Amino acid sequence: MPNVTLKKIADELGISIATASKALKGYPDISDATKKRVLDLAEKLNYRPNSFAQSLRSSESKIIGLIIPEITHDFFAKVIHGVITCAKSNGYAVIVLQSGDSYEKEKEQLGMLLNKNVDGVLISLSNNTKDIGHIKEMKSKGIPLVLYDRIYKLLDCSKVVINDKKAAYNATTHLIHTGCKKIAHIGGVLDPQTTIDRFLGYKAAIDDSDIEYDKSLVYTAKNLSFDDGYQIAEQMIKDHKDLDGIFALTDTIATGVLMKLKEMDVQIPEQISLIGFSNWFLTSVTTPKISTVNQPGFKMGCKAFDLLFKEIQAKKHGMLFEKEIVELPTELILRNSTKPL
Amino acid sequence: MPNVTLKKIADELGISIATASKALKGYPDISDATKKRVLDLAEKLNYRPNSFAQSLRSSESKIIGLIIPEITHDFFAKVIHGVITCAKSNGYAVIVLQSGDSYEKEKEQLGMLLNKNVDGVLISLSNNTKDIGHIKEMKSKGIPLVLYDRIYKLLDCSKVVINDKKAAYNATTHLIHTGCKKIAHIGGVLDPQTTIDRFLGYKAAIDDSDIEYDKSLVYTAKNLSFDDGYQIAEQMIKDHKDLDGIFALTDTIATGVLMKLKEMDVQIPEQISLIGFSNWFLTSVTTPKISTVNQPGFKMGCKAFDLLFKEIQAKKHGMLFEKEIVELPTELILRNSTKPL
DNA sequence: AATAAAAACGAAAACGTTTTCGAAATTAAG
DNA sequence: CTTAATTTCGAAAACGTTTTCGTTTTTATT
Repeated sequence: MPNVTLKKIADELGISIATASKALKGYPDISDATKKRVLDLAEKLNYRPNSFAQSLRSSESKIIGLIIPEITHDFFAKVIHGVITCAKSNGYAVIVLQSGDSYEKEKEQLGMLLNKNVDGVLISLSNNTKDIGHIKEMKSKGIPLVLYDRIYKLLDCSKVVINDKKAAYNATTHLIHTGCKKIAHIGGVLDPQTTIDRFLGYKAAIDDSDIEYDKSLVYTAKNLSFDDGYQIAEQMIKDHKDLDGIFALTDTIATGVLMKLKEMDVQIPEQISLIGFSNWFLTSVTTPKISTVNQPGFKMGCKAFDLLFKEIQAKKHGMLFEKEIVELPTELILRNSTKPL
Repeated sequence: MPNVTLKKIADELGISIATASKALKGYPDISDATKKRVLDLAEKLNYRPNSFAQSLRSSESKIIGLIIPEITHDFFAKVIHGVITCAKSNGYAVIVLQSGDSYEKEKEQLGMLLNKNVDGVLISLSNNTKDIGHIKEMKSKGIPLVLYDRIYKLLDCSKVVINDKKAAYNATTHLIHTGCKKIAHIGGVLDPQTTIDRFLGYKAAIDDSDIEYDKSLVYTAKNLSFDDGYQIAEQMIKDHKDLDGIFALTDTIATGVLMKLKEMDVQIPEQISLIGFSNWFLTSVTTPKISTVNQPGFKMGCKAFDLLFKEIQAKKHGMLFEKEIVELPTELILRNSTKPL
């Protein structure tokens, strides 16, 4: 069954393709009578403009690309949700791609988006992305691009972030205020800015207190996973008998820590206080419930799209675009893995 | 900066556009010498064929649509992951859309996919979809479409499912075998097939045992949410003092139940056994860990894409396509919210 | 050297839309 | 009734690719 095209409508009505097209678009040089005829027939035949032809002509796809490190992460799922929601209400569809925290894949995905001629790209860098040549290449091709969450500070483009350092500072400070003296941090391999900043926040909080910074209290979770937390927890207890606080880089790690600690009959928060990061839903159903830092994923997705949309519009109309860096507020969520103030 | 096109390559090399195109595609009627020249220049200029033009010509977008009820659900996130992974390795991109369990949105999203001329659609029905006219419309337009998880049995298309009834039967039976005599079920409004089947499995298990089926033990969670479970749990205890087993429709509901029960100092599993459904990660970090039914989301996504891909290929080559209904195995995961056998 | 066969290339149409610019038809003005 | 102004329409090009089919060039055959 051949699709219904402008030609078909025009033929049926005995008018030209041009007239049909203009009627549908509400051009002023078409009489109301013919406009109605075209509109009615189009409706009746359920005419849908061929997007390929439209895109070819306008070089606009009305599609954006979204690159996510890991879809199955609560936080990123919220981001996707936010992006898709805002994109839809602006007439954009979203191609979702996953880097799986691999630099090669990230690069490959970006290439695919280029091939699909997306109008713009939203990307959160993989944890293993050290070289950003591929990002720069996109920019050099003039494709609007905004970074969210896992950003690269030196890259000149719009960004949506949280203040990781401040959030980490506040979390650690809360640990200190509730009486913790020996606070460990489980971080990651130092690469994406978030990891660095959260560590920096932790360290700043320690430095600002009368506790002495102890390098041996900083552990590294290679995969930022539950298992990492689970294993490191045991190691920490071995290393530091008097450990009384832990600030984990992510909620998954924190959850792993919690599980192991419970198995070892360590009392939380009496003996050791624990704070995670992101406010995954799961932290609210463990026993005890885990205190954490809320990271507004949905909002971040929305805002990221917003910025991208503005840039796309600006480009389209040949206006210059002011890069923006938006910082979304976080919130320390106090539950039962920390002592009351 | 104008994009590099075939014309540019052809001009630069003093050949025709046709030759350039054929050289890139490896046509046999182009000499190896010119092929090399073209290939080299294309490489050098980083030529990328304009996908709009390609699609217009081939009426293929190499994009499929994926409609998900809720992205932030662990299970569906896994499905997305599966679909995207398989799609990518076959050269397809995936536009992800969310119905938010609303019929209107679902219909709207389908329309958007139609507008974007996707090559096929993967869809899990919203919980509130009673009328499937919009789905049939897609099919009537000849767009390959496969249903996964939340299917509609009477619709004639490929499907990927689990055996909800059997899985529910096994779960409930396990409850019975471990000594439960009064087993409640928290279901949903009876619409998507999964909800019906899981209830049917529950009932069949009861009927096959020497326990008498008691209608008042079947509760309805309107939103299939944590809060639903949390609230219904209290009601259940009030209604049935001697309740000793619960089979919940989803893990979120089960988690809500668990939380409330713990608050009420009900011993799990000693006093009440609990089984959820889906095997969300969070069920493995509660205390006690929740027994559940594993639902292979990633596999389901892969398989769904596979089926869709086959259908797309068949359509493309004018071959007839045999609809398939694939049933993926589930697995009862016994943890600590149920008693040992 | 003439012809046949094979190899290498190009012209052109097609995909469906949008938009410019000119032509035709209608109405208004004198 | 003529001319001017206005309204309404259509021809055609353009977007970039693919592919058919014909043309030219080269190589092989006698």
